[in-house]
Amino acid sequence: MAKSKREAVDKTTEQKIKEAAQQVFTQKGYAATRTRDIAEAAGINLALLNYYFRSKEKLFEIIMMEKLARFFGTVAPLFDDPSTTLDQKISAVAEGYIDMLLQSPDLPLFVLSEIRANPERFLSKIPLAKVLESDFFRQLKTIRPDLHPVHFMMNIVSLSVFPFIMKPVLESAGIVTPKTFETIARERKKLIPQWISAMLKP
Amino acid sequence: MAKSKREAVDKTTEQKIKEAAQQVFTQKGYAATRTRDIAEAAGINLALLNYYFRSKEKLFEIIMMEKLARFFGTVAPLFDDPSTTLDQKISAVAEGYIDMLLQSPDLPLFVLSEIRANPERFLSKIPLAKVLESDFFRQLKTIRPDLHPVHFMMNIVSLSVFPFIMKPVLESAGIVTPKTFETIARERKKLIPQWISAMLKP
DNA sequence: GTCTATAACCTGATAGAC
DNA sequence: GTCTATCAGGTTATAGAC
Repeated sequence: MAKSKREAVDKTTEQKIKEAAQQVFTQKGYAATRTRDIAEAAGINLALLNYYFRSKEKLFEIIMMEKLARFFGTVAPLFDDPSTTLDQKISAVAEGYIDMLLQSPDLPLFVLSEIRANPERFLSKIPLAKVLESDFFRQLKTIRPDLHPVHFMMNIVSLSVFPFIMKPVLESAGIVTPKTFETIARERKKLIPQWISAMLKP
Repeated sequence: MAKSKREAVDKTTEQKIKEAAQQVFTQKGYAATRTRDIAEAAGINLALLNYYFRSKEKLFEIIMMEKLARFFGTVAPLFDDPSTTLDQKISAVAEGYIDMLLQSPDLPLFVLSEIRANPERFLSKIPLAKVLESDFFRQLKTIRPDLHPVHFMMNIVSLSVFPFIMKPVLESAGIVTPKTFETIARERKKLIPQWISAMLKP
């Protein structure tokens, strides 16, 4: 009883470590992260990290799986929803990505970098090839049979995600402030569907 | 004489190290790279690396500066060319990026990751804020005064560059083969200007 | 469960022979 | 210029006290 009360208010140590690990891993990447940094960020001792998660590697595996699920899993189902029109899918994907990335701006650079460092290891977990037979591809082929559907999938994801990859550059260079970046990102939720729609007209 | 003859045929040791360093750094990033890996890839000894370039840090600095120049320097001047129309600028940027990235597909992920790890250090070298007063922005403001010009700059760069960032994912997942990726990338040199043109119509 | 102290290992860099 | 051998420092992981 006393214990469950504590858990409801404070975070468990395991939870504190996981949250610190997320933060440090996504910001610096696996190789540049030291377990000491995570321990310090979690406000605990280094030994405790190995007590809960046997190794840096194991801890990373857990974080990475969650991040992969978040990055791919949030929008992947939208592509294969048979109850939506093409326009609805496009809006749903753009909004889904932008809303998510406004909360986790450095998710894409982290996930894509770590995949690149170890493609076979992580991609085997996620059945991405499904998009080839998705409702989305089927709809694209009927409306624009002259172009490979991958073009438009790339376009939607590019326009939604890449601004967040450029964010550190744009802000450090003084081209946008964090405030205007956020405004622009929000505007794009409505703009991207309009733009894609214009692209789809032959 | 004998020496200059050798240099014309074989590569100098310094050159071999630099090429190996480029390859390993861009593939694994600074933190995950071991100087031993570079030495091995160059076919030389670890001590020799420190003989030519005092440290891993110094060697990385050299490589990074070249990559920054390549990634930003190739297209940045095109944005501020007063002799070209807006449509010409768009075509030049898309073609410039895609042609470059077909040769160096992992340049973007490398450059953007390392900038993120150390924004102030690298961005201070490159005067990106110039784009705010560029001919490109000026032209955009006259044609679409209702939208921030950064939207369209993001769009052109996103559509050109992001496919190369997704390349490892798309290929490992079996969505495209390396061959079809290249075909698609080439097609985009003509498609992107058409798409941007369609976007710009109010 | 949590800590301090330390072991075991790895990596960048140098010394010194050739 | 190039190598082998080694040092110095830092990092992960564990042993053992509390």
